[in-house]
Amino acid sequence: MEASQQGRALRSDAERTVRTILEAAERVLSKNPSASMEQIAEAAGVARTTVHRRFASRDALVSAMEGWATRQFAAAVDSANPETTPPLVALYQVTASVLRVKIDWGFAMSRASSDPEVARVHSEVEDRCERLFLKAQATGLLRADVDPAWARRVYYALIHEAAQSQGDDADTLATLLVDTLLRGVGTDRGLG
Amino acid sequence: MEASQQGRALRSDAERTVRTILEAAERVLSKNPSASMEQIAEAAGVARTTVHRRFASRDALVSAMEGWATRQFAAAVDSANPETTPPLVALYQVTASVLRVKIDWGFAMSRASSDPEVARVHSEVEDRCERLFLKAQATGLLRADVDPAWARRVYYALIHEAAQSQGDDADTLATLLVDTLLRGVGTDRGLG
DNA sequence: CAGAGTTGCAACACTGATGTTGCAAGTGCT
DNA sequence: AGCACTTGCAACATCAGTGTTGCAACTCTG
Repeated sequence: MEASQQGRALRSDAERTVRTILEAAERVLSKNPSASMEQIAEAAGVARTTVHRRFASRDALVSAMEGWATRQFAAAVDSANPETTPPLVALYQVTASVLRVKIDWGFAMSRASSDPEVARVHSEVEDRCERLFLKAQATGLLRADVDPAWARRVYYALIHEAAQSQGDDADTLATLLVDTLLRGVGTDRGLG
Repeated sequence: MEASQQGRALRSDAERTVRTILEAAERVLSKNPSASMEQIAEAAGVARTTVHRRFASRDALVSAMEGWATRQFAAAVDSANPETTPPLVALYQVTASVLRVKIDWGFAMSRASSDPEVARVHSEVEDRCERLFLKAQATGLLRADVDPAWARRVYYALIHEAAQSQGDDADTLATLLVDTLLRGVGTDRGLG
């Protein structure tokens, strides 16, 4: 084999390999959830055996992706301080933060994990989001005649859609998203 | 084997089997896109070999699902006459009609088919939808400052989300969906 | 009742993906 | 240079899913 492709040994290098594989796996699996380990390895620029050395099984790899993405996810929500700012501000901040993560880790984030810790974090975020929407309705940001559960589903759907965008930065998308969520895309003057 | 499980022969029966398999496949694959033929057969209440007799391969089965769903889809859009009614009416009618199909054929409908005929129908519907949104903007139903492409993406996302609902009928969902699309979920009075 | 048609079941071959191992070779640290 | 570590590669075993076939059994029609 050639020198340039050979191992550079030691821990920091191994960690870099792990990250490279995780990122490649996200890229490949988001396009094709049933892609093979071979395809993932190829995308990461390593041999398939290297992937298996780092992750005992396919499940272990996916679990690691979920774990990594979930930590980023939780950190993103935390950084937005949704409990201590006005609902509109919180909504915007959470949206922008989450989008930054979801754009890069869409596959890993939108999986019902079997890992209890990951599931716990997800349902925790779910709860915080629910509380945010209830508060938003109580303060009059959300219409009183709208089911907050539906509003939340719409919000998730918009996040998912916005995260598919290429080229726009998270802040631009968050602005557009929150505007669309709250005002819709129609005028107020009824029938066209 | 027992009598009650045995074949009842003849053509109308064979057709019923095909339909049963298609419906079971949709049910199973919408929950797990990589489910096996065995699982599909079990859900349909037939032996795996029977599925293989009716559909030469897994691809053939999925293609048949796409074909069936696409025909329903095209018929649904046609029945709504989106070109000959005011945009708001068209939007509502199309939404209700499409939801009726998408609730039952969500998996088969949201796949980029390799069958050129299916792909053609899909892009045709896409075009009609695009024209509808442009018209909606021209007539003032959509705000002038909203990118119609974004509005359409939001619309698709809402359709997808609404189609996941259980228990509500298509008309109720269409009303809710169009209302949310045009007005959003917020009040007009800004910060809460 | 006879024949056509369909099904379930068991058995088989084939394929692609998964996971493992041994070995040679390269890199960085000491 | 020697050591620790990691990688690529080739080879292998295993397994699950796919697709095929032969056969017996059943039902419906005529």
